[in-house]
Amino acid sequence: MSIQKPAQTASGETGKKQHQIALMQLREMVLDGSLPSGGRLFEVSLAKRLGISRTPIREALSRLEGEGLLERASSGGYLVRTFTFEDVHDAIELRGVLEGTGARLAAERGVEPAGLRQIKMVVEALDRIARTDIELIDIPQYQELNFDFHRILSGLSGSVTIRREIERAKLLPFASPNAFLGDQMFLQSIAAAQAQHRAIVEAIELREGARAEALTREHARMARRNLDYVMYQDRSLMQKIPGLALVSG
Amino acid sequence: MSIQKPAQTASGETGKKQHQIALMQLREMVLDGSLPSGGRLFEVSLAKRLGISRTPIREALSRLEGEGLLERASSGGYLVRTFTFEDVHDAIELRGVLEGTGARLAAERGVEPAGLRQIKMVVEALDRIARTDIELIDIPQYQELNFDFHRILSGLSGSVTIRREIERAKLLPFASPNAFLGDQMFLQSIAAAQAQHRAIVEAIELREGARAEALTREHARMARRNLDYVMYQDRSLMQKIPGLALVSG
DNA sequence: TGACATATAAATGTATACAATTACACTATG
DNA sequence: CATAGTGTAATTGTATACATTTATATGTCA
Repeated sequence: MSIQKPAQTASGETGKKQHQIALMQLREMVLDGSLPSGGRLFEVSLAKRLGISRTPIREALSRLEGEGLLERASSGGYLVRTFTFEDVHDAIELRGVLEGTGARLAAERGVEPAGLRQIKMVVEALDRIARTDIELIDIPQYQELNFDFHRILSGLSGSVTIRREIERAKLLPFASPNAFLGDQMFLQSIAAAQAQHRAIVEAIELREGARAEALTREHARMARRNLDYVMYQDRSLMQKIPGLALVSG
Repeated sequence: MSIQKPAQTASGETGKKQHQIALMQLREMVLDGSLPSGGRLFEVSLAKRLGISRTPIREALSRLEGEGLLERASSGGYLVRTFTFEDVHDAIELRGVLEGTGARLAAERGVEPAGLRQIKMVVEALDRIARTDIELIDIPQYQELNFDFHRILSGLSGSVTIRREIERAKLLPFASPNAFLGDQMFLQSIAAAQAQHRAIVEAIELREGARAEALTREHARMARRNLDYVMYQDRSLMQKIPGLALVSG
């Protein structure tokens, strides 16, 4: 009945540790553009704004630098990182390369039957969605399944080192597999993406490493095409894509 | 004449900021094994040992986690990470993949003449060393030039994103291009390595992306072969290789 | 007026006190 | 005797005061 142990934040966060709350809130503030891209972050004002002391703020800032969202200023302190158009391209390419390496290693080294079964189940669930009428597609469900596919895929490599780096590369939200799924516009590409999902799993099962790697890289480049569309054809979509507020070009 | 502004450490560090001193010293302590691999790090004892307060210690620990040398314990605090034999393989493979991607992008996108000139000068300097008698080779000089080659190579990609990740991958000391150069044993492989250096630069100059990538990957795998030699043939060398104290197998 | 110097303010970096959590030993109890 | 409970010590997490550095504004001199 009484108030529970951990401190309550102004906005009523449920998390336990202050630095975790700070991490989440600051990340959100950076991504939605409420902290100006390229601008400096002042610890005292952030601390006041979030109602916690500077210490956990500093820890959160250090983490966010690790995630690639912030950079250290030469004179100390942190800046919100700005990404050029090319930076986003490269982040997507990087993710493709790493996921591709994971897929290749999975094929070369072989995967446990359990893992293969698991990812096949996700592919089949995605198939069911891809077969339905475009108007009827449950986008959040597709997003979740797509997320699952890539999460499981990164684990199939059997290497915690590779897995760590893949997950790191996905932290940049606009490089994530789900980045451009938010809008109706991209529903058309679901069928193509799904064909790639199927082929990747097949290549891994058949121990075709080079094919698995190439397919996975190409799969990531769908995000790049979608980015180009947004930037050149319909910039009004920019606000809908998470983290694209940080992109300058 | 009087003592300068920044605090003096017990060991007389020249650095300015306490957390930088802590970072260097802790990294060294982890790598040379004076902090037990897999063991927990206690902030208070570290602070006492280095003669500084817990705050910069905590910052340094956070950085070292980012470098991959430490991991967070589930109950809070940090552990010295232990690496299996396979982890080291994978870290080397990862570096090869990333460096290979950088080389491919350099080839595909083209590099500025200045950069090409720069790396060619290093290759020629390496050539001069590779031509000398094995007994007369100046190992530290070779190490430095090899380091330069890989540093410049990572910059040729023209992508700060890719460059960042390559440099990150090289932070794990046993994954670094210079890891296994310390011992006489590996002087024999200098000629082969040098042929690869030459070929990589040629491929980039000729805009042969796939070749540049494949060559660079294979180049990294020399480190893997050297690792296997150390582990299977001559484990007495383990202490000489930086960071190999962290490897359990 | 321009450039430099200096004072002042504001920000980060550091130390330390305090709070909350976690580990651990000891006891009581079935 | 095993096990759960409880109290205590040790450790991490947080807040805050203080030190140092960096940025900004102001004034003086050529």
